[in-house]
Amino acid sequence: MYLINDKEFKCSVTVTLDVFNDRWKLAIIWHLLDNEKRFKDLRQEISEITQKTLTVKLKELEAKNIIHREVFAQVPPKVVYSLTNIGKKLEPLLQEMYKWGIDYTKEFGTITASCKNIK
Amino acid sequence: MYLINDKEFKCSVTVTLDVFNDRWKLAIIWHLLDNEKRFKDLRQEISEITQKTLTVKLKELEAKNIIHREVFAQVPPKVVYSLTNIGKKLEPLLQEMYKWGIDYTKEFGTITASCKNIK
DNA sequence: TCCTTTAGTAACCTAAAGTATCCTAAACAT
DNA sequence: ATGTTTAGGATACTTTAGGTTACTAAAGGA
Repeated sequence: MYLINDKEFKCSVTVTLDVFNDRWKLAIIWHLLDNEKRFKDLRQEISEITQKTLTVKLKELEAKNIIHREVFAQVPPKVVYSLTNIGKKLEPLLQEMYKWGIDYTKEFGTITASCKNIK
Repeated sequence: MYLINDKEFKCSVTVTLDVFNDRWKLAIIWHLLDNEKRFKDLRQEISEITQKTLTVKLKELEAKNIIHREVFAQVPPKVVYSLTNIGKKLEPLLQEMYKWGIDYTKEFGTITASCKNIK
């Protein structure tokens, strides 16, 4: 049994699924893997996400200790997001997602150009 | 660029995220990894899911070629679900989810008993 | 003086996801 | 005769994720 602030899980897979139960969080992690990023950089790179959703998801990730938020006292504002230690440990998972996405597209779709590789 | 029936993706990670954009699909796969299962078995093992949601999610997974559905002509009905080849290739991904869930719980929660291991 | 930039917040709305409840067919056991 | 079992379908409802639009503060530049 797994307990995370009064929430019970039967299995550690369920823990992970519960943390990332939406369209955006893992995509954000993916973009933070190579470098820390400013808010506006994430907005540009994940262009389909709206500003509000991005702020909401970043807050959720921060609350779950997956990312770290650093505010610079300057104008216009500057806020930099980076992965925590546990956040960085998501890299193998995302690499598997990367690989499976390619396998799946090879079977049921078409690849015209590959996306960035993780180092 | 990745193309799957007229839907475009910038990155193969996005492809994977798009296939599994809900709470349930990967949990279902997880339970099908060790064995094919009947509908009622899945209902019992993933006890939090409702019957309707389970049927919907199984249909979606079948439509995406991740699982295979076999109907036996008998009464009461018997329907067995199993992973396709591409579905089986999700095992490493789920293993990473399994591992990360443990890491995360160790840091921010409590483990009282571990869930089943993948062979 | 006014515009631009950044990282948000607030109020409102919609579509989709999920829940709850009830119904069915047909074989079998009692 | 009746109840049980299985894999759903039908309908109606609630919840929540996410989108849309508009607003802000404060420094610096034209």
